[in-house]
Parts: sequence; C-alpha cells; structure tokens
Amino acid sequence: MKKQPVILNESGYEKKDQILDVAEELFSQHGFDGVSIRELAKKADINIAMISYYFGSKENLYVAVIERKMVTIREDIGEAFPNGEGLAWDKLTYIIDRYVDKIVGNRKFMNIVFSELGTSQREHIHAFLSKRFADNQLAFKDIIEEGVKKGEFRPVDAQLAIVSIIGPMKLYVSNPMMAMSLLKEDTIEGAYSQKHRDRMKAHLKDMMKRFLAP
Amino acid sequence: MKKQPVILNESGYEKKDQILDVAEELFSQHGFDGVSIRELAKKADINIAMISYYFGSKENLYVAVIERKMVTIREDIGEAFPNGEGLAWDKLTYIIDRYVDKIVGNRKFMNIVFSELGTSQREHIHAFLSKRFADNQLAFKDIIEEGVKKGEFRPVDAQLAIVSIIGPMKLYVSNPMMAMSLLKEDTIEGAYSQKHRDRMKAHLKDMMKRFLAP
DNA sequence: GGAAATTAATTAAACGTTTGTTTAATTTTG
DNA sequence: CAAAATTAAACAAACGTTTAATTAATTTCC
Repeated sequence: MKKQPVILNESGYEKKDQILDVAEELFSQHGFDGVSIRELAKKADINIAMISYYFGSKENLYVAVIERKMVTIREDIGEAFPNGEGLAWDKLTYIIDRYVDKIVGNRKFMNIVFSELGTSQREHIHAFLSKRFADNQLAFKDIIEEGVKKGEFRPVDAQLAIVSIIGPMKLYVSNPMMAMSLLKEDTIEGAYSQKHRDRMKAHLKDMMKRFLAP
Repeated sequence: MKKQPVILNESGYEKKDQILDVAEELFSQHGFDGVSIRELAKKADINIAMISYYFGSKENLYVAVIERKMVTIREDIGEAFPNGEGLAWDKLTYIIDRYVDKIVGNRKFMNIVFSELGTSQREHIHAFLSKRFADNQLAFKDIIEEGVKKGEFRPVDAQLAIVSIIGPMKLYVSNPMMAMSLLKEDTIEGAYSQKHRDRMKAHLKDMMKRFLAP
C-alpha cells in the first residue's frame, strides 16, 4: 500500500468497479474469510497484485465494497417521505415498500451487511453498519409510536413490531435456496423477481395492518 | 485420518465434548473459514493434533458439531403434538412455543445452521440441513392450511406466513448486538433470558392470531 | 505533430505467514 | 507391557502481500 494513485481515466474506473463487482458477489456468497484473493482475481480476470495496487489490502477492498453501495443506498432512501404530516399508516406503507425494494434490489450487498452484523470481527465496520442499521430501525419505530400516540394504531410492542418487518425480509433475501423452494421458483432470479417483491410488500403491509388495527 | 479409535473411557468423552463445545462456539461466532484449528485448540486447551486424532479433519469436526446437536434437537421436537385432533390454533401456538425455545436455547448452534443454509459450500451439509429445515416448515404449513380448510383461519398465503414466523426468530437469535439494543439489555444473556423468550413467543402468537383471524 | 521522457497500469515471481494435517516420539492408562 | 492418549515438530499447500521488471498510456518539449 505504498502507491495510492488517483485514477482519472475511464478505463481505470472500469477495472476498479470490475473488481468491486466480483468482490461483492463472492463476499456475499462465501463471507470475508471464505474468499481468497487468488480466486477473486481469477474471476475478475485481473492479476492478484492489482488488488493491493488499487485497494491496498483485502480488508480495504471489503470496506470499499461496503462504502460504494452505502453511498448509493443512502441517496436511495434519504429523507424520502414527508415527516410530520399525514397518516402514520401511509408513512409505514411507504417505508415498507421502499425498504423491500432496497433490500431485495441489493441482496448481495445486504447479505454482506447482515453477516457482518452477525459477527464482531472487523470492529470498525461493525460499528459503522450497526449505526446505520439502528437509524433505519428508528425510522420504523418513530412511525409506529406516532401512530400509537395518535390512536391510529393500537398500543403495541414497537421493538418487536420492527423485528417482524425486518425479520421476514432478511430471511427472504439471505436464503436464496429457501426462497426458491418456498416460492416454487426454479431460479434465483425468479425468486427475487418483481412479482415476488410485490408479493412480499403486500404481505408485510397486510400483516402490519391487521397487527396494528385498534 | 488413519486411526479412528473407539473411545470408551469416561475422560475420552469429556475431552471430545470439550472440543465440540469450543468448536460450536467459535464456528457460531466466526463461521467455518473464520476459525483456525490452532485458535480452537488453544481455547479448548488441547493439542492441535487431537482434532485430527478424534475427528480426522476440520470439516469432520464441523459435521460432528452439527450432528451432535441435531440428535438432541430431533428428540426435542419430535412428533411433539397430537396430529389430527384439536384446533389448528392450539397446534400453532404449541409449535411456536416449542420452536422459540428450541431456536433460542440453541442459538449458537442455530447460527451455524443458518449461516450454512445461506451459503452453498460443503454441499452435503447444506443438503442435509435444507431437508431438515424444510420438514420443519412443512409442519407450520400443514397446520396453517388445516386451519384455513376448517374455516378456523381466513385464507392466507401460507408460505409467507411461515416466513413471518421464522424470520423474526432468526433475526432475534442471529444478531445478539441488535437484540441487546432493541431489548435494552446490557448483556447477551439478558437479551436471551426467559423473559424475552416469552415476550417473543407472546408477540408471535399475538401477531399470528390477528393475521389469521377470519 | 512526433520522438523522448514520465507516469500509470500490469505482470510473473517470490516473500514470509498461516493454514490444515501428519509424523514419530513420548506419556498415560488399564 | 500393550493400547490409547498426548505431545512437539515438521509437512506441503494456500494465504495475503510485495517486489522488481515490463508494457501501456500520458505528458513534455522541440
């Protein structure tokens, strides 16, 4: 990690992204320790040394994979809905829809996040992701508690309500084989098609509607 | 893996279990690839060679960890409830209670299972666990569909209903840090205390009751 | 504009560690 | 004394990383 060049030319960006794409896929499938940089380099069709050259180390590459997507996703959800006004229920349905799209649309990446949140290695990454994840949970919590306060929802255990929204989503994306068998699909793409995303959204909203009804 | 001794004496069993206990803990925390047998041997206070001596290989040890618990758990749940007679709802509440106890009570082991189901390395293990897991899902599915047929439940998407039971459970056990923060507990033991297990059971039953009500 | 000089990108090979596993010798046990 | 348990040491293979040399691209200068 001596040279840390600034790459400006177009082809430089392409190769870096090519590495990041393969890395995201492999880390998602086999975890950080399950991926060797030789295997990675082969699959990305680059020389092993290019990883150190571009990213300095395997761990830095891992961080780079996370940071690249994190930027996109942050913009993606943003302060997306009007806070303050409107029914809590409308906010909740809105955030559920966005969340499902976001998580399913970035399944590979999200599996890296989930597995990183499950262990406590690479402490700074864990801390960073925990914080971001906690913020998202807070958004759900605020909406639910607002609805309860307004009398729009019955008094419920908000913490567990969140677990009941995120849990199914996580299970859905983090186990392709199970998703395929449950949804009676032959391919992974089929299991995560727009049809099934919408089915998942509809289900979560239906369930929460009944769960929260006063 | 030349010698495959049959160990009969008491102390032999103790040492083997001592290795298995440490292995279960470490594999649960860091995954198969994240654990080195030197680290494992140190923590179990045994010589590295003892792992080959007892189990033949690291992968065999991994399988042994899984098989040991699998036997216990199979007995644990068994044909535990009266099939055929009674309300579907009673069966469902019964199986939810049993399931939460089983999964939370064997969190470390279940995290190995979950992470193994998420990847597709070690194909025979994956296939084996998939089958067992599918059987469990089938138990839920049968009960729900029975209830629907009898008119006890409204017509629901049984597949997604299962995801909504298992998803929250899995999220609860596979992310201790998140569980601690959500449940406002300072220790891991606190987050998985009987109090919170019961809270989870009550929540799941409450939610399913409202979700399934005709 | 084109050769020369400079910088960036890419490579094959080697680096020192660590990995899982095995050996051969020793201690413990029945 | 024989069998089982345990050990320290060594094994080859794979790991992440670095080196030093080469090719490709860009800039500089006339």
